[in-house]
Amino acid sequence: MSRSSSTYHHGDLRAACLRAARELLEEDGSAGLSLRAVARRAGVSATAPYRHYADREALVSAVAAEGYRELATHLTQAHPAPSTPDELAAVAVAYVRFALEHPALFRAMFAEPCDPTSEERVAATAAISEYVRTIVAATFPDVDADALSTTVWALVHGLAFLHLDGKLDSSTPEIVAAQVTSAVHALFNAAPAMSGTAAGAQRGV
Amino acid sequence: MSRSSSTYHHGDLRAACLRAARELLEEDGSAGLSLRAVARRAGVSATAPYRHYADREALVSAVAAEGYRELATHLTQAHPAPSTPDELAAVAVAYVRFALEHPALFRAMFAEPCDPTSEERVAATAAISEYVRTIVAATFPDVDADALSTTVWALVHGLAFLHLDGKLDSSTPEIVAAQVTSAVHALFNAAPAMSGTAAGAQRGV
DNA sequence: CCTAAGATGTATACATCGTTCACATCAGGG
DNA sequence: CCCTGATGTGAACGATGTATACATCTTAGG
Repeated sequence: MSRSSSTYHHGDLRAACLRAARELLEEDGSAGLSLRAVARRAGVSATAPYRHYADREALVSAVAAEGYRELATHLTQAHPAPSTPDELAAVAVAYVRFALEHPALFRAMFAEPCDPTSEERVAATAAISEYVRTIVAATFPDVDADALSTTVWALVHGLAFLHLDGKLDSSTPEIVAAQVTSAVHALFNAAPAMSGTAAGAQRGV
Repeated sequence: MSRSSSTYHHGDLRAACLRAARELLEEDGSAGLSLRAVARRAGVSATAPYRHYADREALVSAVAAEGYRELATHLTQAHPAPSTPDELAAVAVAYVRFALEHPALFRAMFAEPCDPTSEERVAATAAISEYVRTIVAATFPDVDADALSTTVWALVHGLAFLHLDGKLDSSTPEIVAAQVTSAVHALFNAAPAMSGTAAGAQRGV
């Protein structure tokens, strides 16, 4: 891997494509993420990316998987190991904030049915799902963790999308945080009643 | 509008395009919805649709608006005027069922930031939003209707997306219904506590 | 050290797509 | 009756995803 004089070989085209795709997504939205644009930005011919990604969807899946991982670290940064309703609410706020800070990425992560052939992608989403379940179980040990974590995730996920679609007031981060906190706490008020409900319908991913 | 012998003029291309677009969406997903395919299916030249829709996005917006209206009637069919938590839960189940029965349409409705230039589209979404607010207010008269309706909508919307993404068990309608019902009731258990909360952060659309 | 094979990038080509523009055809009101 | 506006046609342009054949580099094994 010596950085030889030749510019024929890129060095790490795979990573360069991922970065370029990510940038294009944030700059021009999903429509701007074309394989050719990625190749141009990486300074490479139009077909070069095919050596590293089977097709456009594979690249998008890779970007989405990266997004999941970033979301996970973003959440743990909000609080490493939440164990109280307030700490859990802080994580929820971080989730919605991530969506608002990376709207195109967040949409790419959920725009299409998760391609099951991208094991990188399913692994990343499973990690998120498991993480949510774990911290909910830590906060409400006496409750059906599967049921509550699904409900919490759905609530927060729905809030994120409604904010993205402009259905709610997202003018300042404080307003968003207050809104998410209030909604999540409303659910938590009912959480103790959820122990052993008939909500066995949920299933972890 | 006499059905003259000539086939030159279609008669109602606008509606035909809408129908063709809708069919293509359900058959081949969002990727299959191309203007040219719509024109082909309507039996018309590739550029004819431009007489009725400014561009592809305008057509998609029209399809989305139709989807909102169908969703609204689907909800009212579940229950015309819900006023108890159980009736409200039935409407929630109908919401998620609609998403699962028309996945591509549902995604088209929420895939992109709602184009504010399509007044048909914003009107249709505002109608849904208002409807949710109204039935929540009818069921919980003593509660901050804006706050609770936003929270309920977010929960149900999130459940719909998690089901669409295969994150939850959607194997049978009964399982889905049980899951949605349980989640919604959990929230309702806390609803009485929401009167006059600090959740003035919400705003109707 | 040399060489052959695999990995990586290039060039070319094709079908499709969105969109524009000039033109053809039809319908209805002066 | 014909002229004007609405509607549909056709050819054309640039961009895109992708397949194929070819070029170049890296590196493992003799």
